[in-house]
Amino acid sequence: MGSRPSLAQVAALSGVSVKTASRALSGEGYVAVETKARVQSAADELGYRLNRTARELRRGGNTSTLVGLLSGDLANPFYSRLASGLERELRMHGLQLITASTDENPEWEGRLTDSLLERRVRGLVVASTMAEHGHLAAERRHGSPFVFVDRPPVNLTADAVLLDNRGGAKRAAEHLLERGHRRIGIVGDLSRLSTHQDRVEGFAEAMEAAGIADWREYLLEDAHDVDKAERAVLALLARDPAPTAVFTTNNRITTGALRALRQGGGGRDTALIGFDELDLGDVLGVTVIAHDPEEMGRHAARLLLSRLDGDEGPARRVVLPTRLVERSTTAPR
Amino acid sequence: MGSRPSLAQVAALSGVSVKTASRALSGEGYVAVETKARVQSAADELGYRLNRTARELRRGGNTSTLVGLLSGDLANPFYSRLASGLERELRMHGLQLITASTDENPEWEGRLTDSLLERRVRGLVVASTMAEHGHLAAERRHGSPFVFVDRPPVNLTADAVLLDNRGGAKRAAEHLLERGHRRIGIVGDLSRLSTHQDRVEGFAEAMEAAGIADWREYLLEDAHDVDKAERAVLALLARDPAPTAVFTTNNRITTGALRALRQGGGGRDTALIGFDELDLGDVLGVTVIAHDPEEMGRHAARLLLSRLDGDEGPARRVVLPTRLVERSTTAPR
DNA sequence: ATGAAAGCGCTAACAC
DNA sequence: GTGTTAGCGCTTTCAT
Repeated sequence: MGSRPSLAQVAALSGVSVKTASRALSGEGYVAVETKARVQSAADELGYRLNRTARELRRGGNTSTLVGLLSGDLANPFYSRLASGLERELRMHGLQLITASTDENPEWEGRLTDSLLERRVRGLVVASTMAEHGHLAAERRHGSPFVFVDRPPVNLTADAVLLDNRGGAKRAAEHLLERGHRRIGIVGDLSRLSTHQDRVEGFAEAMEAAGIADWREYLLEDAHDVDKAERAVLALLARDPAPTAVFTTNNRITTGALRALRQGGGGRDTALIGFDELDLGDVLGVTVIAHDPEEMGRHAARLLLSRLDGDEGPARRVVLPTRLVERSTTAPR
Repeated sequence: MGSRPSLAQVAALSGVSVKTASRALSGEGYVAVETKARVQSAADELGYRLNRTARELRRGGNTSTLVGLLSGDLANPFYSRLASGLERELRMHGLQLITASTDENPEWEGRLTDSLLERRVRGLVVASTMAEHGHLAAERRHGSPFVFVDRPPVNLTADAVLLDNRGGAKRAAEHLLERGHRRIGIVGDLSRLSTHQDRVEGFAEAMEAAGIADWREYLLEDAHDVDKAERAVLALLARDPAPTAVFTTNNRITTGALRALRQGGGGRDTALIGFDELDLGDVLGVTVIAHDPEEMGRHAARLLLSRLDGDEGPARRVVLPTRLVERSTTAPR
């Protein structure tokens, strides 16, 4: 329970000055071998451990080896895989990840952002749920790089790693249209999210190109969790006429849809395509628009690292591709 | 890109002393309303932000509001859900989570532990992959509480939150035995992990109670990833005589087994039960031994918080229950 | 090869 | 209500 020994105590015990102890332990050189050994054993005896925050305060004053990640919720595999890819890449460069979940609450995101900046994180990766990011412009001038992931910054110029949401959703709709479907339901997440809007747009583009003007009749939004999604899909199936196919715009909604469809009834024949790969998508035979969340994390890390390395070039925007993985839920019957 | 303004600069700009500026901004009171406003606007103008590490250095000297989590890999839903539950609970008490993945590499775990302790985390939650933890005894004396999750500490007395691995695995075996199975395959993770060993033991207990002495014939271990698990299950199915049922001892292995069984052949008739719930377990109809990783995270947080609160009582060990969720992969045929 | 003094950004303690 | 001084644990600078 006692407080930790400081360098001064190690120095006292080994009979040298604080600076010599510092030199000995940080391997800075210019210390006699014998002195170094004495300091080392004093440190071991006391259980000394460097105070990295004190070192950082003295050194740069202003930065640590911490990188912050703000995202919705780690329990969502999309975010946790993103975090995993990010962390792996950062670690290779001596940086450590500090995570904070916003639960898609803009107010919390603001507070958590402040808190991470106060901790002097070296940079920030954020899957933002805020409508607007102008307030961060001042921060950028003080040298904290931001990398936006999944959703682009608004009113702010910053690096971003995004998905080809529009193209992926368009491909999904086209795939269903090619299979002969005309009444296609679409169930989406929170309508305020840009990812949602882009996916709906891509879907709309394909539908309208196919001459289907009333696709909105089968659009249901704001299904943010699995239960809501399940209910939304059930509601869609209960329509008359019912859609013959459903496009779900993210992994949780697809999960809800699978639960709804499993309940049999007319549902069994309904075709399904989902945005995001699923853990057991292949076993279940779910057709999806797949992409790689880990890769998004790695890209974000690389952008951040290049900024930390002094890259002052214009903001970059990486758009990662999606691909159609055709499985049995859209097989011809 | 410039460095951040310090309190001294804010003080200078508003024409007060550093301490007054400190008081004004930290809301400590005893500041004239007018002064406070002047300081505040100077801070805004400069884009001032508190340096929390400096504050912490001055305050307690030795601790921050950070809690470290060491676990295998966030991409594994077990760990990410654990992290999610932990973070939520910590956040309610003003603490923030800093995560580090060990990839089940003991050496890295050691380095990452050091690194987190140097950062003066307030406490450490660890799903350890090390064989032994005696080296941490000295740390405990310096007041950094450790909470072990999923796997117990060895040669160290510390709080732990564990699963009823033995009971869950025994229940799994019993369930298969009740269904009339006698040749039951069991595929496990890294054999050095205590969770693995406990699960095998529970399984063995049920098998031997049923008079099946040669169950080891169908034991395959060290299937640490999905691919290895898939191959292990295929190998099991190719035996003559083949097992009529398989018990997979964690979520990744179950995933691999599902892939193997899907490939048809004799596999289609093989019964399956897995340890850990799966995201789409209900849709797939996989019988599992389920438990709640988020709950494990919350428990760990509560244990840690009570230690931070001054609880000096003996080490506690929480064992969370598992439950059998019966679905179609073990349905009678 | 070693040490003394100063200071990173902040706050506790004690003035005034 | 406000300022001064000292110091958290460490490293930089400059001596010796």
